[in-house]
Amino acid sequence: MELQERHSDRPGFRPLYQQVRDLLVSRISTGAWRPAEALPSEQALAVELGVSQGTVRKAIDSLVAENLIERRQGKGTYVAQHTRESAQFRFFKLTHDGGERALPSCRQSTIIRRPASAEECAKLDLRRRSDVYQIARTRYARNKPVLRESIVVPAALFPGLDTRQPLPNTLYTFYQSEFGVSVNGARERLKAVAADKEAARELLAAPGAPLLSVERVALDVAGRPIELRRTAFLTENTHYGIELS
Amino acid sequence: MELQERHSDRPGFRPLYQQVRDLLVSRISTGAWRPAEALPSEQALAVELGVSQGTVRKAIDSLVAENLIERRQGKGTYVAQHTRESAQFRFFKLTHDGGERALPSCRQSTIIRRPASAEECAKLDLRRRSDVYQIARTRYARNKPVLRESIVVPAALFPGLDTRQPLPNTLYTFYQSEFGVSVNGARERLKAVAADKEAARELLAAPGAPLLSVERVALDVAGRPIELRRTAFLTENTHYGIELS
DNA sequence: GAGTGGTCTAGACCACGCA
DNA sequence: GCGTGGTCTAGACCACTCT
Repeated sequence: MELQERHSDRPGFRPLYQQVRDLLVSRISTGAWRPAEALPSEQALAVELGVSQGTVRKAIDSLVAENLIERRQGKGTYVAQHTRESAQFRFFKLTHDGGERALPSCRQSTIIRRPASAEECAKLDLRRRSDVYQIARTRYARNKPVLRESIVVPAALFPGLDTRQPLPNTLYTFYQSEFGVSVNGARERLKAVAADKEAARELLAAPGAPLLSVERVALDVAGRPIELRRTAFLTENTHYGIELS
Repeated sequence: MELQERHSDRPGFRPLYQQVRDLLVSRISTGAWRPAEALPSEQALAVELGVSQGTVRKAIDSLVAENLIERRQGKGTYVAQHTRESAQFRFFKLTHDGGERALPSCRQSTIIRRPASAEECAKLDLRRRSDVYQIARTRYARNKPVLRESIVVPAALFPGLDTRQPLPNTLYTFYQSEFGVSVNGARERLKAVAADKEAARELLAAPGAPLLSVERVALDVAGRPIELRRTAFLTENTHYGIELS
């Protein structure tokens, strides 16, 4: 290990526990430790890296706070996986007005491969003329259509995605288990828009009906953009529920 | 101090640092330490409470993570105040599509005192027939109306609020400095709705135009509901920007 | 019982702000 | 130079899980 000594006046100096944190992130994001896998024990890491257990512990604390890893007392420390119940709604905020969480299902979807637009290249950090896959689908809850979405991902990260139909409902667990891509954050822009003809047809609504439009850029463990998703929600009996803190 | 000893099998046992955390929260929420005031040093608190400095530190860490207090290296630890730049946009997520944060100003507002509705009593944890103040106002950015909002607060918490006109733009700093009420979290429900007649008139939009409707319950330091706010946004040139993590 | 994470302590030294 | 928070260490003991 080449952890940087204290006392260094070099401008790029970071505290030891942050250096350890960065090292753990890189081991996770490069796949050296895979989701659901156990990390070495705190003591083992401390010995390997030549720091105290307390320093390793502080690094792990910060990664737990970022939902990147999980601790299980008495067992060990594990790379977080998205397949668990608790993570299902982390990036899906639609709720029935009664309070029950909604997880709409998908009846069919289309997927095509095409070159990325200039906007997509910018938002996904792609080189010009890279290919993307685009998925379009309508999803239903309680037997009624509730949202229409368009999903764009870089083809390079998801080889053969178009041969995997039917795609599962919850794509992020699928991204992780099948392609090693872990979504760990998102930026969203919400607007109210009027339904265009296609959306109105798919959602069985009047043209011009108000729809909640959400444009999401999903980020991976290292903060890189992974997916661009535009969703239009019918919010007659549902809402988008968030907490600010 | 009556911190609970370790080894206790009592079901309500909490780790020492959490007990210290709870104690600090209660001192803040009861006003024993007021916003912008310095807490005693970590060492002084450790001596007072009969625990080690590390334990006090861990308690303070968690409160810093909750935005309840701030550390300033070399100076001390301070109760967070909302008047600072950085906190201005914590609960105000409207952004111009170009990326610049929007902070619409208010030209006039109305305020009335009336008994709370049943729904308001439920959402604000009030006794039946408690009084509330209701504020209604339209706010403008770049000389155009962008939102219409209705704000309901318990009269008991804000004595004489109706004599304080004109109310400032950013109410939360006003709540804190004038009434000792600190907003420290919020639950929001977002929907797309069609503009009704009043909203259309106030926002210079067509009746039926799509509006982003946000219903917010604002919470204080101890998690108690403080304010009920319904806002309708025109999102033609702006959006509601959030980060999920 | 062995091994893991969780809590708590005591103490050293560094970096910063201020008088 | 002093007092504050920030980093780092070393070690003790507790609580949990599995064998």
